[in-house]
Amino acid sequence: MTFGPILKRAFYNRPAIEVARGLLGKVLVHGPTAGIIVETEAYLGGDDLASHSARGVTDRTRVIFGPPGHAYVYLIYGMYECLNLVAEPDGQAGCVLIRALKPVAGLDIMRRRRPAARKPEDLASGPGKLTLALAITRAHNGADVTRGPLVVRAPAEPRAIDIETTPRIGISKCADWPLRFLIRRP
DNA sequence: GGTAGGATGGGCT
DNA sequence: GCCCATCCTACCC
Repeated sequence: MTFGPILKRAFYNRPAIEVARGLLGKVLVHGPTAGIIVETEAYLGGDDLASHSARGVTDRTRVIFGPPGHAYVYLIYGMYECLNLVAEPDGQAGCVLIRALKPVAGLDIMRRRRPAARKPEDLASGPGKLTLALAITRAHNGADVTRGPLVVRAPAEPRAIDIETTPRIGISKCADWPLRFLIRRP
């Protein structure tokens, strides 16, 4: 399976909302597995209390304040890992949670990693599911996603995309902020 | 079709 | 000690 060029750092060096919308339709690639990004959420700096960066720089959140184009991976509910891509210039907080993929390569490998998935579209249809399907772990925290093995590429055939905007999922603070983005009728 | 409850551990008060 | 940017199973329509 062949895709377009790897997204450069300048792509990520912008407001998190722009990066979250721009990532839709791009391809997340890890080794033989890949999926089209179909759902994202923006987590902002400043007064976004839902963001892990809201309480400042800690061991966990340092990467969110660092240079753009890196992975922020954290453990949630003691069992699952979630992948974010860091946005905004170096020194400013902001990242994008990758919430769902449409699998396009390495489906057989993903099935072995996700035995609970009944259908192909369930292999990576959630933030914890996609990290399992693509074998992304906390070992990737801080990894540069502008150079492999974990990268984001342009699609082989770029297409026009219709974006739907909704509030973010599964949070209590700033629950009404419209920062979740999906490809409508993918 | 739908949802209630449990698993499970790190981060922070 | 409490709070999670979740997922799966069991059970109930």
